[in-house]
Amino acid sequence: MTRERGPDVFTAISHRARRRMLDLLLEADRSVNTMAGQFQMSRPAVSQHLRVLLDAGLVTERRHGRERRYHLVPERLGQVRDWISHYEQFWDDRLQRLQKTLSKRSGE
Amino acid sequence: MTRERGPDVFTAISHRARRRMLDLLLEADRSVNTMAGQFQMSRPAVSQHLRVLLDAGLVTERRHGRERRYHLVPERLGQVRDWISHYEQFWDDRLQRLQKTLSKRSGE
DNA sequence: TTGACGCGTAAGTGTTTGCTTACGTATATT
DNA sequence: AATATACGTAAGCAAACACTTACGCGTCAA
Repeated sequence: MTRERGPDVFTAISHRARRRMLDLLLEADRSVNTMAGQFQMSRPAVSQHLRVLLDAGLVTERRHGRERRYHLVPERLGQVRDWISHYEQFWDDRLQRLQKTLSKRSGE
Repeated sequence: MTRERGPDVFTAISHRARRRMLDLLLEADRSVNTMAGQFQMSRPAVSQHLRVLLDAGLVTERRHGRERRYHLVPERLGQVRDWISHYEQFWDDRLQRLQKTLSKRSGE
């Protein structure tokens, strides 16, 4: 049994700072120092948050000279969307209309 | 200023058990004992988790005799969906096709 | 009224988080 | 070679978390 280690995605995104980090990586790959400039905490703290995101599979790192560029892996957020989608019917009537449109279109 | 109290939604849903509780409440309102039967932890532990969900505004409680029926408030999950929707374009090509379909339809 | 039921809460405890400073290592610069 | 840069990691610590058992309080049943 290969143990799926570490924090799951839901835990990883529970911290506001980590969510912001993902948001930053959505724009572009970034080095640690670049990201650290956006936060008040120390650079090692940022590193540790990135580690959590890395363990959760939400980012990858690529060495680039002496930098480490972090890169977003948005696919892993799919499980969050999947879970939350069960609730959508209750608060997103826009999506409901969309779904209706689609089922008409596909002739189901 | 009425202070938006307590743990935020992202923290509230970070725990697997609490997510399962919401899932249960999606089917129907439930009393604490009914829910506790679905978990291995003690009944007070379940109560405490429900408290977190309550503080996050994800559920409400209604007294019903000596029971307390918990009721889902899915609207609060909107902020999760809002956040995650920024990432959808990258991993949900089904949605992309959907959006294309829609924009064609609306003649943009 | 007496007792069982349904529940919240207090108190105690081990574990995990989130941060800091100090340090080590690899790469680049001079 | 010596130094600066970019980073991870170790160590330490306070706070938060997740649980437990013990208890108290309102409600329904006999």
